[in-house]
Amino acid sequence: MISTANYEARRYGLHSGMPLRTALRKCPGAVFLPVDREAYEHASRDVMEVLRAITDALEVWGWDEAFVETNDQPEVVARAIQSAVSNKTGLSCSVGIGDNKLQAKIASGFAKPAGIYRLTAREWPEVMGGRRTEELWGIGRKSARKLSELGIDKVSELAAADEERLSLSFGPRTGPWLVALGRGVDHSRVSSVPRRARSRSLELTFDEDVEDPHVISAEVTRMTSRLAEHSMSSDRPVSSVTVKIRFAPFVTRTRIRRLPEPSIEVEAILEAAIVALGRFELDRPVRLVGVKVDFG
DNA sequence: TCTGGGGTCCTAGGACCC
DNA sequence: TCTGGGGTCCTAGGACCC
Repeated sequence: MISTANYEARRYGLHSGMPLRTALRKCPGAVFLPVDREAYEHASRDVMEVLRAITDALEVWGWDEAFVETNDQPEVVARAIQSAVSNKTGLSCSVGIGDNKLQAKIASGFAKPAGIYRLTAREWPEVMGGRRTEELWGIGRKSARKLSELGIDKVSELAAADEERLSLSFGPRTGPWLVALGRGVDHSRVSSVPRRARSRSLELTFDEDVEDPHVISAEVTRMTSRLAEHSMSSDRPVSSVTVKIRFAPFVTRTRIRRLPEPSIEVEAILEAAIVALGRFELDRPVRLVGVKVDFG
C-alpha cells in the first residue's frame, strides 16, 4: 500500500493507504519507491534539532510533525522555522498557528504545501463552523456518520450540541470531548518531555493465507522473542501480551494475557503469548498475525 | 478501495470483593 | 435466594492517527 504520495501524485487521486494496484491503475506513470526508514529517521532527527534550537518547547509528534510553543510573534517564528529547516535539510514544511494544539494542527492542514496559516479562537467560527465534523482532528468516518445520525453534520452544530446527549451515544469522556472539538477547545499542553511508549507491537500479513497452525505459532514465537528482547534491553517490564489474528475474510480477533507480574524475562513473556494464542480456534485460513506487549 | 504496520485512548461487560 | 450498591481488575473490541 501507499505510505505517502507527493502532490503531483495526489492530483491523480493517489493517497496513503491506497493499494498499489489501484494506484497504478489511476496513474500508470507514477514512480513507486520502497520505504526508506533510515532516511526518514535521519531527516526527522535533523528537522527536530533545528526546531529545538529556535523554540521554547517542542513536542515531537511522529516523524514529520511537531508542536512548538512560543511567546514571540508566531508568524515571525513560523518563517524562521521554514527557512532554518530549508537551510539545514533542504526540506520544506507547513506551519499552522493556533491558540492550542487542536487549532494549530488543523491550521497546518490549511497551510499545505509549504505555507503558514493562522487559526485561533477568533477565526474558528467563521473558518470551521460550516465545515463537516470529519475535518476535525480526531473525528473520522465512523464518528462523523454517527454524529450525522444525531442531526449533527457541521462543526457549528457540534459546538452547540448537548454534552449529555453525546455522552449517551459516545460515552462519558468522548461526549464532552467531541463538543470541545467543535468549539476548537483543547487544554492539552505542548510537552517537551519525550513520551515513553506504552506498548510495542509487530504484525505481519502473509503473502498467502496460512492454514498450518505451526506456521502461525512459529511466527508468534518469533515476534514475541523480538519484543521480549526489546523489553530486556530497554528495561521495560511487560505487563501483558496480546496476540492478534486476522482471518481470511478480514475478521480480526485479539486475545490478551496478563502476566502474573510485569517481567522482562523471555520465558514469562513467551508463555503469556502461547497462552493467548492457545485461546484461538485456528480452523480457518489466516491472513495476518500480530503480537503486542504492553509495558507495566 | 478487497484493504500495511505501528501506535494511542476509550468503552463496555463480566468477575470478584466488600 | 428471585436481592443493593460501589469499586477494581481483566478482557475484547472499536475508532482514530501517522
